[in-house]
Amino acid sequence: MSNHPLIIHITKHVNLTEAQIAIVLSRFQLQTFAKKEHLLKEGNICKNIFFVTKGCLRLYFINEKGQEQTIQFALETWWMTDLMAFEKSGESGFSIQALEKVEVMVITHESLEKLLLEIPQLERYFRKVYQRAYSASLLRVKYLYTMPKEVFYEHFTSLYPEFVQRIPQKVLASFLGFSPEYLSELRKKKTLEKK
Amino acid sequence: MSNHPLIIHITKHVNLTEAQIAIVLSRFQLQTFAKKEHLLKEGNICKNIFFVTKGCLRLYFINEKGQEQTIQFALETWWMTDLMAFEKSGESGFSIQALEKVEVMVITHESLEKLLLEIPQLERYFRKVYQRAYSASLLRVKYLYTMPKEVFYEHFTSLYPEFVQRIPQKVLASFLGFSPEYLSELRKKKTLEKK
DNA sequence: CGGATCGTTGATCAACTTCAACGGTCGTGG
DNA sequence: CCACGACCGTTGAAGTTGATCAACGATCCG
Repeated sequence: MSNHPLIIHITKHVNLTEAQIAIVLSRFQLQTFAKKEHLLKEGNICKNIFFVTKGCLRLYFINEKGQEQTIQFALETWWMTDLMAFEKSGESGFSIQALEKVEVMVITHESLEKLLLEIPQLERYFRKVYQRAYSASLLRVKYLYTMPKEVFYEHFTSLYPEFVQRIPQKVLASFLGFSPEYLSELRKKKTLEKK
Repeated sequence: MSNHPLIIHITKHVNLTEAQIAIVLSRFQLQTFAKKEHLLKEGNICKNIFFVTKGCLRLYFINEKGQEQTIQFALETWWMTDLMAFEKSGESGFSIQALEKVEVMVITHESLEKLLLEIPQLERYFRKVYQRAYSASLLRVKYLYTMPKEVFYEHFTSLYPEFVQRIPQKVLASFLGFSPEYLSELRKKKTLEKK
């Protein structure tokens, strides 16, 4: 039995033999990145997918106004890549950056394809991973449509209070979809209300 | 060889034997719905997933102001369900309605689970389906964040000009995330520009 | 210690919503 | 097949929300 975070996560969804566990672990590579370091830069070929074992990542792009727009975070046990570019091994439309010192398990698209053929149970595992990610993404779209930004802010901070502490406000503002100035105003409003 | 749309779609991604094709087809049920008819109503248990073979569907919910908010369409060869509720066989947060006369292939969650165990290649097929859906959804989130609504409107109408003709304006407006009145204004503006 | 970046504040402005009223059209029952 | 009612799309006025810009103080990092 392995107690590696990746294996723990996989075997929550499918069973693997000891031999298969060994194969899986042998195909991934452990990498660490310092705070603010890039795992992928916009315009580069996206060869890798990352499984976060420590720290956190952000996925962002530069919008037409030249500002960084964060659209995704990844904490421990989350997968992260520019999925569209990864699948085609094409140019990425996003950058991936470490928000803190991170530890990730990395595998290339090519290796992963081989691994999926060798261990077909992994298809089931990834089917479940993507299915959850997709349904979460739809829920998020629902929120983006209907929640006034103020409510979206409250919602997010009450769901992930510790996480909100860890990241720069401007990154949070851009993820929530509004300007840093407006976030500032909301924070002020909230602290006044509490008194 | 079957030339059923569902089988054609599956065998684009994975190979199936004749026997397996027969099994797959036997587990799905063909259903038709009239325009405006509901395939699922908000609050009901979501037992089914639908594969559209003719016509089109919308996924929507009622927001806090009591208005219908459409967040997803499904055309031919698209899958449709309230994925989160489907996976848990729980109460749906969405309704699914036919925008035109539709033909769908239906399967229950229970049947699909059995089928996946019998024909493991289908795990690979659904892995790919969800992976694409997820990456498309992320791209959509990107658009929602950055595109001014006017640009989003142009983008959508140029991508799906025929489709825009087929659906009521208020449904389109809600999908694009703005009021029918504003859509009206945009349309007027565009037709003036063309002259 | 020094420079650059970050968060805050206030003023102005644009995008989009809401509301109310009107004409057109769609589909339903007679 | 027609007539009526309901709903849909359009228009304009008034009101909100949140962006932008500029300026300042704080803080982080080298």
